[in-house]
Amino acid sequence: MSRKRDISAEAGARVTMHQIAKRANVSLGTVSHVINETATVRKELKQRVVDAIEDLGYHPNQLSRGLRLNKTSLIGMIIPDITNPFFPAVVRGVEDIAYKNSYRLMLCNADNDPAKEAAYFNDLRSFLAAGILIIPSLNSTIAWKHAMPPMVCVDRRLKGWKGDSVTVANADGGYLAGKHLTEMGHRQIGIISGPSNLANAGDRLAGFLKALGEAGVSLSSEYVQEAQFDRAGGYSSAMRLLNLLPRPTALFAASDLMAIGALSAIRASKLRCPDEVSLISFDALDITELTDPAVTGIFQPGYQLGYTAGKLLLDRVDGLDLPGRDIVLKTELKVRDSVSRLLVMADK
Amino acid sequence: MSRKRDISAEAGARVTMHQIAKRANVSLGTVSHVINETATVRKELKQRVVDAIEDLGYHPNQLSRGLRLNKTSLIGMIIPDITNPFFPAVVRGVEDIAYKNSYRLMLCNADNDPAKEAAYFNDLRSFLAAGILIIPSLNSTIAWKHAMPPMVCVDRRLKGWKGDSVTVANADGGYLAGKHLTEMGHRQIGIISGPSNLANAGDRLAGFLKALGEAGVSLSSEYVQEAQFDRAGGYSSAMRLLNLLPRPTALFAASDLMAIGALSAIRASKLRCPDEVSLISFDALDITELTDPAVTGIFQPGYQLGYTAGKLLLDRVDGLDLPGRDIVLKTELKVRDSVSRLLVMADK
DNA sequence: GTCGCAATTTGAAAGCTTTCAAATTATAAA
DNA sequence: TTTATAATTTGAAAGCTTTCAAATTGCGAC
Repeated sequence: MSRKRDISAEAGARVTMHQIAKRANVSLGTVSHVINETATVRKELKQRVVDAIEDLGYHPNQLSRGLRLNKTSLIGMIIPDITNPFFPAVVRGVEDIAYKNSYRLMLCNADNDPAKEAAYFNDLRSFLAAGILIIPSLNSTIAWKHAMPPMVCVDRRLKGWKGDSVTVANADGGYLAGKHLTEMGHRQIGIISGPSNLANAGDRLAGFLKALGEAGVSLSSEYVQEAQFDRAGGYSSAMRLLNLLPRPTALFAASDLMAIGALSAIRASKLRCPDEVSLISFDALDITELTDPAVTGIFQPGYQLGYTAGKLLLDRVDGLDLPGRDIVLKTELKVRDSVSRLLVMADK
Repeated sequence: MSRKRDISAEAGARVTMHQIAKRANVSLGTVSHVINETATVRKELKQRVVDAIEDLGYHPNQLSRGLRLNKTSLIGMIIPDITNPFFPAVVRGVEDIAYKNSYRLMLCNADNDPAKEAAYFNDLRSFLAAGILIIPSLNSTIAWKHAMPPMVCVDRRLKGWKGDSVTVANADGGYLAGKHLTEMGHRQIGIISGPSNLANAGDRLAGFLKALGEAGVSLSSEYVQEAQFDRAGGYSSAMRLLNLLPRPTALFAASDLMAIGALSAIRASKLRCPDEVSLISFDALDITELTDPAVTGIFQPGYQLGYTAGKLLLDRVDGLDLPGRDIVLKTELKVRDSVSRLLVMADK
């Protein structure tokens, strides 16, 4: 006896539990128990309920549910800008782990604007998000409050943040980059660093300088340019560096977007990369594999970052009560074509 | 008399309208009227309410609100994969227009899986999303139902879709690409087309072929390879095409990702682009500007696409009742470096 | 000072779930 | 057949808002 979809499924308003209860001839409570498996219900009744749900095409109203439970199955994610090619992979990682656990993602593009970020943060709380994942914007003003859903910092740590965070081994990565450059014989090096008020920018720089130090290379301050993590920042900083005397034989860009800008600057200066100027970068996204030349850089596991952060967050959502955990993911040197070996002169 | 934030703002549970009402010594209704401006309330009372809200740090519970109003300020957006570099710009466009109008974005990554897509679709309805924006997945099974929040199709039209949609002039774009190639003297051309069950892939191909036809060029079927819109698809198709005799002097890839794959294939075949094989693509994302060589292609306005779709959707959310609108955004040829001019032989 | 009308203000109901104490039914023992 | 106990089932309350009819207040006119 094939059961065909009931007409009422097509009709106007949404189906509610009441209708299920009536059709299955049971009480509201029973329907709820069947749906949530919060009590054993007699096989026969259960079947009636299941059938009714199927027939009427019932989907629970998540708002009522959230209202009653005082939280939803929404995970909020605040990021600076989805248009930055590093972030989609992170988002994807979050989305995957969230979906697997029946959580849904509310994506918030803070646009590097602290006000917008704060607005989103409040919205997320207004929607009773189960948890929040945040890649803090540049001058984030989000402050830790007591009454808050669980939150995990991703990629960058919020100022004074005591909770969970997942970041990337920025200092190690910077070190790897510095080491590679010095091992390839470079001594005159220009650095395009990220905004100094961003922890990861500072870490990358520190690691890089440490490697230089170990190789006995020291840099005067004009060889370190600070800029935004974007293409324009990379371009203008590279321009300044390339005009210095002596001209650096290699550039370190603290992000791929910057490296791309730097590459344009090198071209615009009629220099060849890597023959005349080498370039090493941070991120090692797919896009820098396609440039001319492919840019050697430090790989950051974006997807992993998101996935791991999602896991930590879900732990908290499930009630885990532990001191804050900091997970630091390893970075890795990806040698491509933008760093040339420098012949060591018999100088000094 | 500076008013300092009340301690209770920090305390445990969320602040509710009741507390505001009590503190301002007015009724619930009045608070609501102040917040929503649904009635004029005496200046003094209003001030008391505003102060209470400020003092207690009240933010309306969006769930109760949505429950009562039978819809939320959530816009759902279903996309195949945020990791596809064409989509972030679209999402960003949507996000911008949504935010401006106080709507928030729920991002759903269908992963090109019709089942996941359908699940998300239902979730969105369960959350009483005000509207849905969908870039349909490959074999989408979403069917038009009567009782549904407003929905707008983006980039691709859903099978049998009668509502609003915003797409790109795919056929025109294909035509532009074909015309450019023939004008540059190419006659022996290989095509890497998208999945034939996707309307935009079909349109691009048709437009392209039309241009060839006008130039008196005809292609035997093995010169048209169908593949997924991704890198791997581009690579393998290009490989097959490059092994054909006579070898095509130019390739048309129906997406940038494919073009990147094709570029790898050209390199792997020890051929030079554009000297031996020209390449033209569809999308003209930033990334294909950085490849070696920069890929000439047809530009699609991704951000515009999202922004426009968002606008159409909000019209509907606001109750606009009109037959479905199809907005088609113009495409544009971006000449870069991957197409060479072929000297016309005095053949035939 | 009183009346009538307009302008405010109020409080209860509704929206859809989940939960919990209470009520009902089934089962086993006597 | 009773009775006691365990297993199900029930219905009302609560969660927080908006809305609407009803109640109250304010004000000008008489």
